[in-house]
Amino acid sequence: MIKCLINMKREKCCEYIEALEEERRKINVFQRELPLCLELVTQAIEAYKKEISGTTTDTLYGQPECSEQTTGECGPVLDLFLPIKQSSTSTDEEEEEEEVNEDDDVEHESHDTDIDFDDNNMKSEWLKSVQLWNQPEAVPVNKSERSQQETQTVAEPIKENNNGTWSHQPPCYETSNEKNDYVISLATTSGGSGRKKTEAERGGSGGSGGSSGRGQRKQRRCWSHELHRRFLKTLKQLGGPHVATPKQIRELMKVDGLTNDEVKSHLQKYRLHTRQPSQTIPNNRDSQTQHFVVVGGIWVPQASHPKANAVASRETTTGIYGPMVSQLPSEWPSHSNFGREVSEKRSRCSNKGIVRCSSPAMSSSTRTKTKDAKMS
DNA sequence: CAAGTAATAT
DNA sequence: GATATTACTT
Repeated sequence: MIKCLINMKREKCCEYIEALEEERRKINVFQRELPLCLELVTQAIEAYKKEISGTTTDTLYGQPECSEQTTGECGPVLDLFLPIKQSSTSTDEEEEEEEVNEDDDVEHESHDTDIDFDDNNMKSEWLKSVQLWNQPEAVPVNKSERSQQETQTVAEPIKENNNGTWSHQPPCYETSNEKNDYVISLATTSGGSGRKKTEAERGGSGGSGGSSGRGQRKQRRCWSHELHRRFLKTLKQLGGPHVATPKQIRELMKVDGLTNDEVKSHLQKYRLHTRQPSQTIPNNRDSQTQHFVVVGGIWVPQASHPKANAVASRETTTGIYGPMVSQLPSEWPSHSNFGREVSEKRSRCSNKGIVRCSSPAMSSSTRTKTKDAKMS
């Protein structure tokens, strides 16, 4: 009898171990973001192994989920880990993956980490910025928003050097983390009134000449992670970066203080990143002639890979948003500086080579401009 | 006025 | 060099 129980238990343990190892493999990809998580799982595995190996002391009860048991085994460990906001980050990422890409994650467990690594870096970059706006003043929150923002008790811990593309430090002053609230400040039903720009104008505009200049440049606005996510979401809703207009985006985002110009600028940048990620794949050398088609707002290389179809179909169901590089789960379609040295110049030409068919709800006029037509 | 794009500032 | 703002064009 007892033996039986023990056997069962061992079996269970084996299952757990396998599951945990599987998990660990997954986490391994994110080891930069979730080092503790990784550690935790590893410890759990070891604990189980130990248990199997002998000393089947107690804990015969096999719990379906390792919840109880884990706490039993590595109680202290968990306790150590819990207070850390890691949870928030993880949820964040999960959300991200769910929203933006669902099928990709299947691939990257056995990846050679190169891309993943980069990507991770990027993510950590994003995670660094917590607040949406860098406005010093406390902004009223509209808590009646959707679930998105309650999760983030995020904070500093990810310091990481910033070599990523999106590491901006300048204007985000006083990140008085801890207390500060990365508030999203949504216009409550956006009653028109709002829209205080909060120019802030570094008051005296002290030092360095300037002064007297009324042409003061606006305070630089950081697009924090959250804000960008919002942006993306909205973009998706509107049907992709190439069909959404700044105004629509701004209105749909409902972020107080966000101006059309800011959105426009961001959109511009985003579009730039979006197009031509051309990973410089060797076989791609005729890329100049490569044709792209717009499928519901997405740029898809006409190459007709099965993948392309998959992407397209997926996007159309979810809402469109398509950087056509399927491997990057990040918010941004690709790392920048890829097609630089070559395509920078060429991009304009190739731009015209691209076949833009069917821009959904768009007046053809918009696209017909091709500034060389103005030579009348 | 709004959208796109280019130039310019940080 | 990347990102944000402003200027200019359509």
